[in-house]
Amino acid sequence: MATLADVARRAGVSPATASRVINGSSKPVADNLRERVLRAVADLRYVPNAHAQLLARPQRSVVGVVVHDVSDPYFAELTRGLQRVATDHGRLVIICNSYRDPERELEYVEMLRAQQVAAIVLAGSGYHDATFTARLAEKLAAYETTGGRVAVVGRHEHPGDAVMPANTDGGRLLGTELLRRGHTRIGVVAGPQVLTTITDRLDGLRAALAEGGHPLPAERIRYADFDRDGGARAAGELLDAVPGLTALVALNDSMAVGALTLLRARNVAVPGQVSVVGFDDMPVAADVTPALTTVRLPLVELGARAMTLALGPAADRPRVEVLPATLVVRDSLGPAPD
Amino acid sequence: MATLADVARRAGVSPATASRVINGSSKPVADNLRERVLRAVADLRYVPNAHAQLLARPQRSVVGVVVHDVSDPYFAELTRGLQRVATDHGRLVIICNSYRDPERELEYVEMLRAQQVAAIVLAGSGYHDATFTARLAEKLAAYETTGGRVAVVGRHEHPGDAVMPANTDGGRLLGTELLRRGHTRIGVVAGPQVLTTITDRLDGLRAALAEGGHPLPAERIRYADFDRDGGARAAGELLDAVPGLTALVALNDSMAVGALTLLRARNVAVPGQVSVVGFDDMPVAADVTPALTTVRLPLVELGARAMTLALGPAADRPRVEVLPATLVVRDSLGPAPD
DNA sequence: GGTACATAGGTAAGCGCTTTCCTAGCAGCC
DNA sequence: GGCTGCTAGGAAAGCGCTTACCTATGTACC
Repeated sequence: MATLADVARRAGVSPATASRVINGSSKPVADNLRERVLRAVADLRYVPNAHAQLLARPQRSVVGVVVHDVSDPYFAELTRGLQRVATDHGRLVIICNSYRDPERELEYVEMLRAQQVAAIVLAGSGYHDATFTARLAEKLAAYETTGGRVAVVGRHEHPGDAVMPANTDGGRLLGTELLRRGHTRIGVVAGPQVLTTITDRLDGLRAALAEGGHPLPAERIRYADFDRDGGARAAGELLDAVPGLTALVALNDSMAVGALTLLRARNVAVPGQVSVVGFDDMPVAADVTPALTTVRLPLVELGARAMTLALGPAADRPRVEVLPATLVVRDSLGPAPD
Repeated sequence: MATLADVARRAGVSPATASRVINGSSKPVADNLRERVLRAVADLRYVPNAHAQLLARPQRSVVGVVVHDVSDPYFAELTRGLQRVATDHGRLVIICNSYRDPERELEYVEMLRAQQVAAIVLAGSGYHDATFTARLAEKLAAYETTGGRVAVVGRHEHPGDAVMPANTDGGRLLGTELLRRGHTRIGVVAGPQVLTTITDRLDGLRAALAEGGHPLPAERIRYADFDRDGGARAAGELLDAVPGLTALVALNDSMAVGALTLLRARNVAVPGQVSVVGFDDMPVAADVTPALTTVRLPLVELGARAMTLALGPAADRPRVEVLPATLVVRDSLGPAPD
C-alpha cells in the first residue's frame, strides 16, 4: 500500500507538502509542486489511510448503527432513512444486527466505541429488564463522555436524544376504530412481552378499549414470536380460546400476515367473520389479500431524524421527538358481524 | 477517552505490560500486575482505539459491502447471509447503498479502501458499460495489490472470486414451464436493459422459448424500472400491445407484484386469463393473492458464500461458484386458456 | 561466591498521517 | 546595502498502540 511518504518521495517534496496538497489545506503550495504531487498520487493510486488520518486528526467519518436485523422490513425502512442522512453528511455506516439479543447489543456498542465512530444509533425496541437497561445506559454514558454521540430510535433506555414512533397512540387508534365498527370481542396477537414496543402498543389499545367500556381481559392477549409464525400460532390459540371473536389485532404486520394465513387455512372469512388489523404498514400490508388495515409509522423519517440528531450539534438537553402514527384503512377490517 | 498510557499509569506499570495483559499476549505477566491492569481498565472504562491498533498491527477487523439498497428485500436477504459469516469471523460490516449508481459504487470502493477494510464484497447486478467496468476492475485490482480481498455476488465485473445465482437457468426454467402449460403468447416485464441480471435472465427465457419453437419477438419485452411501479407500467403496455397475451413473465418479484396489481385493476383474472410468474422468491411472493410462481435464488446462501470467499484464504486462482435456481410453483401460474 | 542463563518488565521505535513551528528565501523599504 | 516582514516549504512531534529489543533480577550450577 502506497503511503504519503511514497508520494512525497516520488514528487520530490516533503510529506508535509504532499499532505497539504492532498487535503486541500489552506496553506498555499506552488503550482508546479502541487501538480507533481497530484501526478504521484495518481501514479501510485494513493489513497490515504483513514486510520492514520483519524489518529492524527481525530475527525470521525463513520457512524455505527445497531438494529435488530436489517433484513426485517421494519428495520430495512428505518435503515434507509439512517443511511440517507449519514450519506448526506459524508459518513459511512457500520450496521450491526443484534437479533434482539441484549448481550450482543452491549458487545456491539463496545466494538463501535473501539472503532471511534462519530455516533451510535440504537434502533429497535427496548427491553423490560432493569439490569440490562442500566448496563446499556452505563456503556452509552461512557461513550458519550469521550465525545461520542448517541441517539436511540423506538426505545427509552437512553437519557439522551431519542426519536420515538407514537406506539401508544397507534394502539389507541386501532382500539377506537375497532369499537367504532362494533367490535368488542377482540383478540390480541402480541410479540414478546419483554419488548417495550409491545407493551406500549398494548397500553394504547387497552386504554382505548377500556374508555369505550370494553376492557381487554388478559386471556385475550397471546404473546408469541414477533414474526409470521408467531402470528399464526397466537391467532390459532385465540380462535380456539375465545368463542365469538370478531377481530384480531396483531402487534406488527408480520404477525398479521401469519394470522391471515391461519384464518385462510381454517376457512374463516376476513373480514366477513373476523377482521384483522396490523401495525407498522410494512410494504407487505398492501400486497396481501385482503389488504391489511394497519397503523403507519413513518419509518424512513424516523431513521432520518435519528441520524440527524446524532450527527447534528449536541443539544444542551436531550431532544425527544415523537413521530405520529396514522391509521391506514384497507380491506381486512370490516364491521363486526352480529 | 482513556488511553493505554492512562491505564498503565494508574496500574503503575509500563504501557507494554498493560498492552500485554489487555490482549493476552503470550508473554507471561505476574498475577498481581495483571490484576492491577485489569482493575485500571475497568475503572477507566478503557476500550482500545481500534485505529491505533490497526496502525500498529495491520490486522483488519472490518469488511465493506456495497449493495444496491439494504431495504430492498433481495439485498436484505443477501445481506443477512453476508452479515452472518462476517460476524462468525468477528468482523464488523460497513454497508454502502449504491442505489445502482455506478459512480457511487466507485466512490464507495475508494472509501472502503481508505478504511483499510479486510475485504470488499460487491453485490448486485453488473452493468453493460465497458468504461465503467474497466474503471471498476482497475480500482479493485489496485485494492487487491495492497492485500485487500474482493468478492462479487451476482456480477461479472471482477476477474477474481465470484458467486453467481443461476440467472440464465432460472429464465430457462420459467420458459420451459410456460411452454409446458401451453403458453406461447408471452409478455416480458423487464427491468433496465443495462443490468446484466436482466439480460442474463432474459437470455435463458429466450433460449427456452426458441428451443420450444416459439421465439420471443422483441416487441413482447418491455423495459421499465426494476420495481413495483415499473412492473405495473410494463404490464399495462404489454396488455395493450399484445392481443391474446396469456402469460406475463416479470424479471423480479417486485415487478410481478406490480403486474398483479395492474391486472386486478383491469379486472383480468389471474391465472384464469393471464398467468403471472416472477423471479427471486422474495418473501412477498408467498403473501400475495394469487401466490406467485417464481424462481427461487438462494439469497442468504449466496451472501454467505461470497463472504466466506472474501474472508477465507486467498485462492491461487479465482473461484467462481454458481448457485442453482429452482422453480417454485404457486397459484399465479395456470394452463393457457384456449 | 562467581559465572551463566532464564525471565519479567521496561524502553523505544515505528505504524501513516497532520500540523505546529521553524528556516530560508525573497520583496520592499529607508 | 542593510533591515524588516512575508511567504513557501521542510523538520519533527505526536496521535494510541504493538513489539523487538534490552535490562535487571533471580535461579542454578560449578
